[in-house]
Amino acid sequence: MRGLDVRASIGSGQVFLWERRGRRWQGIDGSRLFELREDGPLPRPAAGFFRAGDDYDAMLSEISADPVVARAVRRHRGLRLLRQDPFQCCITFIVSANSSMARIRDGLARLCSAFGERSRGDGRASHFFPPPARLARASLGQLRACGLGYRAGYVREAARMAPDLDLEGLRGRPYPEARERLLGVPGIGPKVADCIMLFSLEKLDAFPIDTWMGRALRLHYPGAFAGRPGTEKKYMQMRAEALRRFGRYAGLAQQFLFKDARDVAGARWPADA
DNA sequence: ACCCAGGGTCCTA
DNA sequence: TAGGACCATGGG
Repeated sequence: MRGLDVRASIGSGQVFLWERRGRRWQGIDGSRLFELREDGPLPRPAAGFFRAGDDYDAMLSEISADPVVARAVRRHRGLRLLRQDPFQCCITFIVSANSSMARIRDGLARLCSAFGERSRGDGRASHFFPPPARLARASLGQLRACGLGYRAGYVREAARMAPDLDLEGLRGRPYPEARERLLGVPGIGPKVADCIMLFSLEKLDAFPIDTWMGRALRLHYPGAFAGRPGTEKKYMQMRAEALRRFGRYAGLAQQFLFKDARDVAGARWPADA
């Protein structure tokens, strides 16, 4: 795929089970292992994951109508939105709540080591992501041993609800319905639901607002995005404003703004280590 | 010891 | 509907 920046895409807070050795990358998506070279051609199996079928130029052109987004797009051209395995994505962002990148990474890696099947990969990619049924029958003690803290109970309950929740089925449902279903799962609030929908359920109008995005929006758009997304009503008002400003691919714009805010703040991604 | 982290839940007014 | 305490835990 032309113009793909693997490093920027992997290191933009979407995925946490990737390992880099020099220019070689390995990553886990559900029960699949992706292996690719930073400068080589994209392996066929990874095409869907990197959204190779999108008309990316057209999408970037649309969100670049906003000058701030346009600048972020120029700085991170090859950053891609990724199409993740829904269950892994769901657990990932339940685990992410009120945590940090480093901890999310470690927790998920330990979750895979403890409950996932062995893969050919190394490090964080050494085990596949455990299926719902496996996590559903894990003990809270085992889950907490992975460093999940109070989120351990949410993870197990979400795994138990997975068959009825039918995440794959939600791919074909509209945003409001998918959102409502997700909010019925303990540990999933407005922000986590938006992450799951944007990163795995094909809802590019989902607009996750975490602390970084909140800060970035207040900085770049004083007035339009005043206040904090603390209450659900306020959160959805801010998302509505984002859709007005950035259009139907607001979630994609969010990813560029998020990446840019983190870089400006001097944050270090795992790939930089 | 204090604050923050890709927040959510639950209780109270 | 809006605040605010509380939730584990590692790192700065």
